[in-house]
Parts: sequence; structure tokens; C-alpha cells
Amino acid sequence: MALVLPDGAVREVQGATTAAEVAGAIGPRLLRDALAARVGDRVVDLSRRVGDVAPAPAEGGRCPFAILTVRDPQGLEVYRHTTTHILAQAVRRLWPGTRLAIGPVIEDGFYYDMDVRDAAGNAVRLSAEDLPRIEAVMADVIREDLPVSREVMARADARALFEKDGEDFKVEIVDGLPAGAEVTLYRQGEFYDLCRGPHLPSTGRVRAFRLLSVAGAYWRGDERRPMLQRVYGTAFAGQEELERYLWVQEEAKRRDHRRLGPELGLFQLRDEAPGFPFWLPRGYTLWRILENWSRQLQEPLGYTEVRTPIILRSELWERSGHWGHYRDNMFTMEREGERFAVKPMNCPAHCLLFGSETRSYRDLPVRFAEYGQLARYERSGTLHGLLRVRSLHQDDAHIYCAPEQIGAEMAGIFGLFDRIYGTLGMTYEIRLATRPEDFIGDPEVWRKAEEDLAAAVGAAGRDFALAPGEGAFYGPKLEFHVTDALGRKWQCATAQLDFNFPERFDLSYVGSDGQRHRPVMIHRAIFGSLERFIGVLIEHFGGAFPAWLAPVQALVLPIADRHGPYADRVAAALREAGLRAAVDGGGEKIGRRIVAGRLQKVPYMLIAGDREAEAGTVAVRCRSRGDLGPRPLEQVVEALRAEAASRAPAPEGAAPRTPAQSGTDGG
RNA sequence: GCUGGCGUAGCUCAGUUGGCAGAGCGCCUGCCUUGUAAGCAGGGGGUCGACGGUUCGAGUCCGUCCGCCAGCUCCA
Repeated sequence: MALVLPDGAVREVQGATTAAEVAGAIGPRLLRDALAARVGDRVVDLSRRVGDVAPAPAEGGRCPFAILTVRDPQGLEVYRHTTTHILAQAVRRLWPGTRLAIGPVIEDGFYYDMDVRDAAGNAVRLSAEDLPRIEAVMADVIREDLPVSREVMARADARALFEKDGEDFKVEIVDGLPAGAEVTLYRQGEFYDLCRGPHLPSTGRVRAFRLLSVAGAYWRGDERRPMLQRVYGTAFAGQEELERYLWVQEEAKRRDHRRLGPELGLFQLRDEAPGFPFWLPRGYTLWRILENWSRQLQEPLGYTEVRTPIILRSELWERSGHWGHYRDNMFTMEREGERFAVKPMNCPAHCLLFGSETRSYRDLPVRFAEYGQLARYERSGTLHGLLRVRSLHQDDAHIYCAPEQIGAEMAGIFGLFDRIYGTLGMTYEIRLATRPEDFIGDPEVWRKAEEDLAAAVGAAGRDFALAPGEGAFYGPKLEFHVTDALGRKWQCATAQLDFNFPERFDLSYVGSDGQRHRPVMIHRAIFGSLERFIGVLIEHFGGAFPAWLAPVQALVLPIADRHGPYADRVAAALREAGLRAAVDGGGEKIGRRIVAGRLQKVPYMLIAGDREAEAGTVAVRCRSRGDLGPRPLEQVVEALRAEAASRAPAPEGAAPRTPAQSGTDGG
């Protein structure tokens, strides 16, 4: 058969040749680095014979083939997967009564869920202090360089084996495998595990790993089933990559918006109102800047802003379907024998507004924007700073349009997304979330909506991943997952196509043919919720906002008391130009007040002493570049005004400087 | 919501076998009148998350509740 290598070269081999032999034939160095192989689109062990794993039509035909190393994402996955087995093996060596559940690879690492028990069968509670011990045993396993072998078993034999071992979870997994599935076992030394594979050729290939944490996790995610212990870990190609990853984790902790927010005077989270943030003047300044920016971008595009009631009668929610499909997430109340609910979404109210007058095709699209407050009940355990709250304000809009206008509207929405995320220096990935189990409407209509959304993404020249079953109950969603400066992903923006609400609210417009037609509805939010978005921005910028976003853009520091009046004049001149300025005239020495300003991450400090007051200048100190020396006041005001107006990124950029970066490849 | 951990001054945290509630930073006052990463001195500040119990005596032990953190689950 003919293998087509990634560089396009074709290699003729016998079907009985193993992937490892192919690697060896290509080069000894490749064989040394080889972790697994990709044959067709299957990732397989190096020990597999290519003829056994090639896709069926490959008989005599051409089959794509690649040797995977730790540099390939799929190779790294195999590498981490074997590391999970090494983890399980180590835990077993320490606590022989341990029963294993599942140990998958996840983004950036892996975990293994286990019921840890000692030889006598007593449950063992792991803590962070146990991790180094486990790591030491894992290092032993790696040092022993145990060959990893794959065995195909009859389902009944596998079941019997795990039953004999008391591995109840594995038995349950075997029983749940689909009828025709091949049951495979992977062995390394004394350890074996039910596993689909593939795996590294031997345990000695793992170079750098670290166990990160231990936490409880329910078997199969079901709180009625046993709580297992989940050990999280990660593995990288080498020590340097591992260190870099750990550094990013540390940096993420330093940037935690729950710490920075109160520290920078942005918001408070208080016991008095769990999930409902309190916004302080500086945080609310940031909020208003974002909200007004959003308005400013949307008004020219024909959006009209509305405001609808926060509490509405249950009949509305019954009509929209929320009562049946979203009630668990709503705050409800009863008065005079009637049920009410705080709105968790604006769409039903907007539908009432759309339907309140006769609409002509000439009026379409109608675009209602709203920044009003929503409330969603979230279970107490899910609350998390600003990223998961019960009070949220979306930069929401509902577009009512004719079916043939969907493409153009979606293009307009993509334009807004690019404008906003581009300005903030964030990229995004798109996921198409399709029909959930609990849905309203006609499956055929759903299918059409999903197709339309996919087409819209294609028309924008973008790619998407599928998120099956994760759509809203009324329609499929495009989710925009933005990547922040630390490479973490957050779901913020969303665009949803909805044929159901127009139906339920019997919405119509009069077409050019004089007939009534059903409009299509697009739900969309760009920031998502202001709360979450500000939380993400705080972590993205580490609190060091670019000048246009900074709640205080310039802090004026008089050297001595006698410079107070001049400092006030400087601040007044800045405010006159629409800039946000504050004066720190406290009795501390200048060095002390500079430290305070730095801790508040103010972009510019303007120092005013005798020389400056005399010459009408200020000594400019920039957050990233330090002391820039004296500049004429008018020049400083103008430069700062221009910087803010352009929404320029912070001079130092949002990307963190890492120990691994020498400054040449800063992202 | 579930499992585990935690809750002491505005913040970060000490507080021994149950025996007079502490430190650093911040805050206030005074001195200094300040020149680019923390000047000196003094002072105020606590229902030890809430409620109940055990005890001569509870920050400390027990119970219930509330909140926070991690994970599960869920999602903007």
C-alpha cells in the first residue's frame, strides 16, 4: 500500500509493516521522537500494523500517514493520556485498594477520577500534600521505562477481569460500550487499564509533568452517585514548556478579577447580595465607557434602543416558553394571587414591542437594542465573581427581519464583533450550538436555522466547531469564545437564530405582495453581559487598562502643598478636554504617591512642582515607560486626548511578559 | 444544589492543650514641605460570619444556618 506523508512524499509499504517501522525507515531521529501515528484520520499506537488500521478503501490506494511527535497536538494528547495511566499506576502502588474510574485528557492537561483506598480497603482522602508523593512514584514509573502494550479482549473476558479486580466503574464502562466496539486493554508493567488508547510506546517517554490539584468529582457527573477523587495534572514536551504553563497559571492568579476589582475600586461582591455585584464609581465609569461605545457603534447601523420592564406577569413567560423551559433559572414571585418573574432575557418583551404595531417590509429589519438589567437564578455553588452572576446586563439586541435578510444581518453582526474584539486585542473562535434535548418548535425549522447560521459563518469567511445539543431552547446559537492575553477562552458574544418566538408571539409584517409574513428573529449580544465582560477585561489587561478604558487616565501629583493650586489647574485642563483626571495632593512624599499610583495602575502620572508651575509644563510619568520628563501642558492634554480617542492599546500591550520570552516573540 | 475546605480589623494573615483578641499594610493625627518604586512618630479601629449548645470560662469544642473557595453541574 502507498502511504502519503505530510510533505507529500509517497512511501510504498507492506500492510504488515508497523507504524514504528515506517518511522524508522524515514529516519532514526523521527523514530526516536515518534509517539504515535496518524493513519488516515485515526491516531494509533506505533506498534500497530498500518494495514490493520488504514481506512478500508486504502487497498492498493493512497493513505495519508503521519508520525506524531510531542509537537503535534494529537501527539501531545497521546503523551498526556499515557501520563494519566502513570498517575493511576502510581496511586495504585501507594494505595493498592484504589479503584479507577476515568482518566481523560482535557485542555492543557488531564485528570484521573479514582476511589482511593489502601490495601485494607479503607478510603483515603488525598490532599495537596500527597501530590509530591504521587509525583515521586510517577517518576519511578517513568524511570523504569515500562513498555506499553495493547491487547484486544473479548467483551466478556474484559468484564470478568475487572469484576474479579473489584473495578466496578470499569465494569460499568464495559457494559456501556456499544455492541460492536472493540474492547482494548493497555498494560505497562504490573498496571493495566481498560482504555481505547492510543498510548506511548513506553512510560520513559514522558519528560515533564506536574500534578496540579485534587478535588471531588461525582462518578459520571451525577450527584446521586459516589464522589470520587479527581487528581488534575498536566504534561508537556519539556521542562521549559511546563514552567511556562505554570507561570501562566500563577499570572492568572495574580490577575484574578475578584482580587483586582475591589483593590482597584471597581466593584464589590458582598454577602448581602450573592451574585449581584455592587459597582463603585471607578468600575461604573468603565461600565459606562463600554456601554456608550456599544451604543456609538450600533446607532449608525440602525439599532434603536428600548427599555422594557424588569418584572412581567407569568402569562408572558408561559407564552414565550420560558415558564416551561427556563423556569429553574428565573426569580419568581407572587402578589395578589398572581405570578410574576424578573426577566432573565429581553426577547419576549421585545416581541411585544415588535407586535404592537403593523410592520411593513419597508420597516425591516427592526433592531431593538437594550441594556436593561436581567436576573437569572444560578445555583449558589456556580457563582464566580463577575464571571457567573445572578444580575446581568447584556448589550442585547433583537433583530426582526425577513428570511432573505438573515445573511446581511449576520454579516453586520460579525462586523460589530470584529470591531469590538479587534480593538481590545482579542481573537475569538466560533462554536455552533445546536438543538438541545429540551426545545420548542419544529425540528425541521431547527435544522434550517442551524444551516442558516453555518452559512452565515461561512459567508464571513470563518470556521466553526460544533457544540451538539448546546443551543438555547428556542433556537441554535453561535457562541463566540474570545481568547484573552493569557490564552484562556471565555464565552462572551452570542448570535442566535430564532424562528420560534415570532411564531409564538404571532409576529408578522406586510410584504410587498400585501400579504402577512412571519419575520425571523436574531438574538445577539456582543459583550455578552457587561458583568462578565468587565471581569474578562480586568484579567485580560491585568487591571492595567489602556488609556481609553482607564477609570482614571491621569493622576496629577503636586510636589509640595504650594503646588496644589497648579495641580488643580492641570486637572481642570484635562477634564476640560474630556479626560478623567484625579489629584493626589496627600502629605506623602512624591515617591510614596507614585507607588500608590502604580498600584492603582493609572496610565499616566503628571508631576507638578516649582519648575513645572513656572513653565506651564508637567513631568509625565508613563505606566509602562516611566519618567518621560517635562512636557508643555497643552501638548500632554492633546496627546492624551488623541490616545484615548483612538482607543489605542496600552503601550505595554496586554500580553504578559513571561520568563520564557526574550522580548523578540512577545505575543 | 451536591462533596470537601474556609470565615479573626478596610486588606493579608497570626492566635498553643478552652483562660485578658494580635501583627503588617491601609486609614486618621502630628512632624517634615517634600522631585520620580513605600520619611518619622503617635492614634483610632473587632458582636472573632449569624444563631443555639457544652463548659466556671468558647475565636478555639458540638449543632443549625449564611457566605466564600475548589470541584461536580450549569452557563452570558
